[in-house]
Amino acid sequence: MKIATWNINGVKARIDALTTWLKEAGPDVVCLQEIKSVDEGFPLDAVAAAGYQAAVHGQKGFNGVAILAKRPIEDVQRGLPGDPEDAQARYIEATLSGDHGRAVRVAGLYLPNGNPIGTEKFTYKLAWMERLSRRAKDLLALEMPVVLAGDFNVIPEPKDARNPANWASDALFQPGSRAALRALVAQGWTDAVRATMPGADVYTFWDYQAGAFQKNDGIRIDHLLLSPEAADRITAVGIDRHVRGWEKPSDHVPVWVDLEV
DNA sequence: ATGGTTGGTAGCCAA
Repeated sequence: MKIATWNINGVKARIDALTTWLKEAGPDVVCLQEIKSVDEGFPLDAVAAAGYQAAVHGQKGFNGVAILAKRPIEDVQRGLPGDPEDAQARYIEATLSGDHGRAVRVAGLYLPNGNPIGTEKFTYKLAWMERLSRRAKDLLALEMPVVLAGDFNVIPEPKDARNPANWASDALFQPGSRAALRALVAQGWTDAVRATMPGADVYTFWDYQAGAFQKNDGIRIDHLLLSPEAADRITAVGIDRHVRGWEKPSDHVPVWVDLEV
């Protein structure tokens, strides 16, 4: 089962790129972030024409997540538990079945950016990460293949940025953000990309500004965290970097893992 | 160099 995550930065602006990539890559499951659309505005017809069903958790103007899949999307949960006051659409969970009939629980998440630091936005980011850790612990206890897939908005280590010094005062690279991600991973999750691509210059995001992609001035912030039951079944991991060079690209590219399930 | 670019929306805000 090929499971991908992609922050598409607006589903309406990216519908051509999305359908082109779906046909090219043929993932079984896709977690989308920043759809920037209400549920009713999601292009279900275009996605269906490409062979995918969709479960959408949208919001007007900002945020918004969705799960696309070739097979039925079951037991959908919208929203991250732990704060009934939180109205931001950043989390969706569902169960998918693989070719061999094994169920995989997939969480698609869009972790808060948190900039600028020193404001309530950064406080919200850390609180959201605490809630994610609590949910992740419950998911591990299921002792089944689970994938946490999304834009985590955290640069784990200096080698995950071409120019780490440029991110020193950014919420994505704060010691508190990095420590919270380390604590989450230390519960027992496997960072699939880092585990299979241990070298430098492995990035998933390049800013639109200042020719960042041309200079390969990227960062690695889109992650796939696998439970032990999922990590044991990895057959391939990839980053579709070439998509960043397409016309009208998102600033993020698809990241995927293939599981034997 | 506090710039630069993009998307959603209709003012600027978020990234």
